[in-house]
This record gives sequence, structure tokens and C-alpha cells, in this order.
Amino acid sequence: MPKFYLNVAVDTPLNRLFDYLPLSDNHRSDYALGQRVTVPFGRTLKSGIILSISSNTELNAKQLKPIAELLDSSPLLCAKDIALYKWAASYYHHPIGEVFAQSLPKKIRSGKLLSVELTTLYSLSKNSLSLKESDIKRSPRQATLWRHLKEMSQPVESDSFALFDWDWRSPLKSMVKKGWVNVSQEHIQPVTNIDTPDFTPNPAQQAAIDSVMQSADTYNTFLLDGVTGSGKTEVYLQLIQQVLSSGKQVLVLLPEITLTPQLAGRFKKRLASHLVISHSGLNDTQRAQAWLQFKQGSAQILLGTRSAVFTPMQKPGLIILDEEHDASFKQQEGFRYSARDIAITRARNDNIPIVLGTATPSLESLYNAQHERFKHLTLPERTAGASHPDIHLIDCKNQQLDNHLSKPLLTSIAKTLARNEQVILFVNRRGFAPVLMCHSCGWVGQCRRCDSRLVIHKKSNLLKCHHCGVEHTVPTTCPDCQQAELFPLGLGTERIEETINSHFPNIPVTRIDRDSTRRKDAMQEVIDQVQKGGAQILIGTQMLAKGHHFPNVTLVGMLDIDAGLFSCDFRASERMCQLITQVAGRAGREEKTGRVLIQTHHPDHPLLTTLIQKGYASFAKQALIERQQAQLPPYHYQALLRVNAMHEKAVLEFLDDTQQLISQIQLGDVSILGPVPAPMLKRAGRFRYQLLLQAPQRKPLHQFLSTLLPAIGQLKSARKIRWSIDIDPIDLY
DNA sequence: AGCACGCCGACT
DNA sequence: GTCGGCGTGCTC
Repeated sequence: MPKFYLNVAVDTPLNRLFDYLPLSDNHRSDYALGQRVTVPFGRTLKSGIILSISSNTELNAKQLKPIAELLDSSPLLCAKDIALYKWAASYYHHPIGEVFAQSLPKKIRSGKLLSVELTTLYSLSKNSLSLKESDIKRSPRQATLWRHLKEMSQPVESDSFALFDWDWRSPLKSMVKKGWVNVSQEHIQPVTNIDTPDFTPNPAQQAAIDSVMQSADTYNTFLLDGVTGSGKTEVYLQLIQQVLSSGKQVLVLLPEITLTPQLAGRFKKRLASHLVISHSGLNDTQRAQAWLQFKQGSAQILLGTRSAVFTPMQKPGLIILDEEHDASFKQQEGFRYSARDIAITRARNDNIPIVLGTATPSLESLYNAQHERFKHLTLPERTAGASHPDIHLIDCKNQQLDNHLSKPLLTSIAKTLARNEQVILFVNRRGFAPVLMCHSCGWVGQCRRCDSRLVIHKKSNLLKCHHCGVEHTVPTTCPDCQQAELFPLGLGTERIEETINSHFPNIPVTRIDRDSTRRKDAMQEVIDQVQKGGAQILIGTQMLAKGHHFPNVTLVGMLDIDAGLFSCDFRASERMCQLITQVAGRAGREEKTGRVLIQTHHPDHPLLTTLIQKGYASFAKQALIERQQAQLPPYHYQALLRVNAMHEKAVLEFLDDTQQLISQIQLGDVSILGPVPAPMLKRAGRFRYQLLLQAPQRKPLHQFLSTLLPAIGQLKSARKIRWSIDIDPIDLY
């Protein structure tokens, strides 16, 4: 029997395959690429995937072990899926085994369970249909269930009872017992009542639908660029319907916060198809089920967040990625990837169209559209009922500010409240103030573990480091000069909350940031409270800007946008303009006109004036032109140089070293713009330092890295510090 | 990444 | 003696 070796991608941070022997009584034909295995690795068992089978190995017989178990008789992943994972691993320079492990739902990765669960369906039996309401009056819960089932007029899943806030299980059980309700086990969920509203696309929507459908069987990336309220969702729904009717599947990717049960419900109601959902809020079983059903083709639509981009498709038809610019499509830890860019690669591999939707396109997507790599579709009109909000700048130069609130803003707040309407104030920093300073000697509270400043949290009386999580109690006297002259500098959500409370003592004020919404249902409670209506003020960070829609909010104040104008992060201005545009789009939709007031010390800053006078599209065009004039590439490559050091002393050495390293790295045509004065992140003895790297011309990321990595390799062997490079998965083309 | 091995200083 | 902190090397 000819010998053969299984080349397995093992779930380990080592970037290579490992050779294993087959099980002793197995034949070559028992094995295929894409099968899952468990293998002995070191002294533990790990899961892995067979990526190739070879007839020879470089290892000697003593080093080889047989696999522990073959989990699949037929491959779980097909050649196309494997190719995508391999591409991602090489593109993002991440160990192949971890890429496979992180791209598959936990239960799929290791478990043996691989069958689609049957769905239990409930429907009224024939004899109970003839019942009258009065016959079941004695048990009101059964009556309610009866009415519900009668109304649905077709078999329903148990989750259709979720709308009742009482335990429907036992009344349902007794109804089954009495023969009123039939129970059946089905393979596929029923298609629920379909809403088919009379919808006639406007000309722009129709044009967008037509261009995508014209290339329904070929790869193309469409940038669907439409302001809030221009009807993007309707375009998606029409496209999905058309693709489904040709018997193909659709993958829909959304940012984390957007994928709410409400939205999924809206899709379900409109599309006569089996739809599954995948996001981080679901448990392992639910995710594994969605994965399987989509892979096998029993579900036609998958609605998911970032990680769903890896779900195999039986019959690929279309990919839709909404809010294309959203940062949550980027995985920022471990295997760093951009779901947007992986989705584009997938569409290209599968030869299907992909639609990127947004009201505020990222600059790189806009650049790609300008250079005709993407097709630019615009939806300029707002659909009926939506109105434009006013945006105004408040010049704060030489103005007297009351704890960072200007007079015009305070007056507007008072007027809005008097009309019984609601106000949102944006402050992009949680805590009370970002800096604690000594008036006597200039001492500033700094984190001893990172080089960032400690944020004052007045409610908990703590100084917190927002990077590494260190907490100290707030000192009463200066640690350096012992004077009791410490004062808070700058603003945060807590501070604005305090000031607002003193100005409007009788108005309910809610603070919304990561501190106040940590509790599980806290965000939902806030939303409920706001939807009750009445005059109130919401103070929050940008988490307030996304997803939720507060129709009674007619005034939005933005308090600290100047930081976005001068940040060293080259994406800060882009993000700030996106935020303003999103906020403006949300303020007072429908019958009420919203007003956005932006406090700034730089009302003449070209970014702001362009944005406010001409809108986001003009700002973005302008920003791209400026980069060209400065002979900057349309985008930069950003890499994280991560350095492992062992103890505190090594940090200082490392800091000095970094300056040296920068001068020593020979990067050919790649230049280093310098270390970003971003804080170092320290966690369990690991330190991070950010460098901004720039390639002079457009260059695929992996080429760029092949210049960078050898240079780093030399330094790595020359020095006794361990370091690795992590790529921020932005700007791929 | 883990984990073991092995080297050296500091303790009942 | 031996306990434990951490530098080094290995995982098919």
C-alpha cells in the first residue's frame, strides 16, 4: 500500500501545516481535503482540517504521529472554501490553523453534531378550528394561543410565541393533549406571512437595481451610496427577491449594532424564504445551525455580522454589505481581517455581484469607485416624508463657555425642551474629564503601565486608564508637590451630565456610554424610556449615533469635535465627518425637522465648511484630492508592531529601542511616518507600539509586507526581544 | 500561544 | 537540599 501523509492545519499560532499519519486500518480513499480531524499536538489534542495529502514528508518516522480521529466521512469544506481561508491566511499573515478555527462556529470546529435540527411546528387541528372563543373562555392563556394560531393560519415555530410575556409552554401542552393543536417536525421552517407593500422604486432606486441585476452572473463591486432615508434597504430587498427567484442564495452582512431582532423581523416579513441569522448574541448551537443550513442550501438568506463572511454558500447569488464604512467589519484582535474586503474577494471567487451600501463611504471605497474598480451607484433623493436637518456651527472662539457648553447651545436646548421635544448631546469621551492636572506644579495623572493619561471618573471616584484598565482612587493632593490644587481638564460625558443637570434640574437626563450601558438590558431600557416621549436630554458617546432612531429628538449638539480635526490618526477627520453626517441624518426624521449644532473653535476649517455647506460626498472628494496634492497615497498602510517584553524595566529599554529600531529598519521604498503617539497597550507583559507606515504607490499588502518582514526578521535575530507584526486590515487594494 | 526543561538565587 | 522565577526551545 503506498504511504501517504495528511497535511493538517492545526488550531495553533504556528504558521504551517503539520504532517500526520492516517489511522492504521484506513485507506487513501478514506481521506479528502476539507475533512476535520482531531490530532495529538504536543501533549494535548487539537482540532484541525486536512488541507492536502502528500506522498512524502521531510520528517523521520519517529516524529510522526497518527491522527486521533477522523471527524468527517465526506469533507466539511469544499475546495472553494479552503481557497478563501488560505487566501485570508496569507493576505493577513495569520497562522492558517487559527484562520480555520476562528472562521468556523465552535460547535462545527470540534463537535461531531452535524445535522440540521428539525423544527417543531404548531398548528390548530381541524376540530379546534370550529371552536368558538366562548368555548375556551375559562383558560384565557389557551384562548390567546388559540387566537394567535388562528390568526397565523399556518404552522408556526415556537419562537412565534415569544411575544407573550408569560410561559406559553404549559397551556400549549394541554392544548396538544386535548387534540386542539397539531405538532409536526419539519426540516424547513415555514414561510411566514409575507408583506408585499405597494412599492414602486424611484428612478434612482430602479437604476441601481437594474445595474446590479444586469451583472447578476458576474463579479462586480457596487458602491451603493445613498443618504439616510434614501431607501437603500428597499433596494436590498428588491435585489434579494430577484436573486432568490433564480434559486440562488444571498449573504447579507451588517455591523454588530444594526442587526437587531426588529431588522431580522422586517426581512423575514418581506422575503418568502428561509432566513437564518448569525451574530455574537446567539449561542454556539444557534450559530452552528445557521452555518449548516446556509451551507447546505436549506436556508436561502443568511443575515450576519463580521464573522458570517466565512459561511460557505451552496448556491452563491449575491453578497450585500451594509454600512460599508463601519469599523465593526474589521476584526481588531487576533486574526485581524476586514470582512468587507474578504466579502469582495469571495464575490470575485464566486463570480457574483457584491453591493456595498453606505451614506458615508470610506475614502478607500470612494477611491476605488473613482478608479472604476467599483461601480458607483447613487441614491440622491430622500424618500417622501423625510426632511433635511439644519446643520450649524457655533463659533466658540472667545465665547464664554459654561463647562464647555456655549450660550447659543444652552438657549436652543431650553427652547427644544419647552416644545416638549428631546435633545441629544454628543461627547466622544466617557468619564468626567480626560486629564487631572496640578495647578501648582503641572503634574498630570498618567498611567504607569501605558503612556496614556488617566481619565477621571467622578461617580466611582477613580482614575481609570481606558487602554489597559488600571484603576486608582483619585488623589486629593498632588503626588509630586503635595499641594491640594488638582483640577480636571477637558470634558467627558459625566461632566456634561453634571452641568446639564444644574441647568435643567427638572428634566430627565440619561447618560449613554459604555459605563452606563454595561448591564445587559440597559440599552433597551433607555430606548423604551426615550420612546415614551416628553422633554428629555440624552448625553452619550458615538454609540448613540448608530442603529437606533429617536423620532422625537429634534436637537443634536456635538460638543468636542475639534479633537477630530487635529488627531494624529489619519482616519480621525473621516470618522468625524461620518459621525456628523450620520447624526444629521437621524435628527428628527419624519414630520419634525431636526437641528444639529456643532460647537467648534475652528468654524473656518475647510473640512467642516465643505462638509456643512456641500455634504459628505464633497468632503470626501476634497479629502482625496488633498491627499493627491500632498503626494500621499490615497491610503496608508497601518501596521502594528507588537513587542513582547518581560518586565517593567524592559519597557523603557523597549521605548529607547523603538526609536533605534525605526532608524534601523531598511524598508526600501516603504517609509515610516513615525511612531504614532498613541498609547502603548500593556497586557500581561506585552507591549504594543503603533507605527504608521506608508508605501509610495499602490501596492498589494502582501507585497508591501514582503519588504517589511525580512527587515524585521533581521532585527529580531539581532535583539533579544521577541516581536511580531500585526496588520491592521485596512486598505487592501 | 502553551508547555516543559533547565539554570540560578533564596529560603523552610 | 528544593522551591520558584524566567529564558529557551518545541510542537507533526
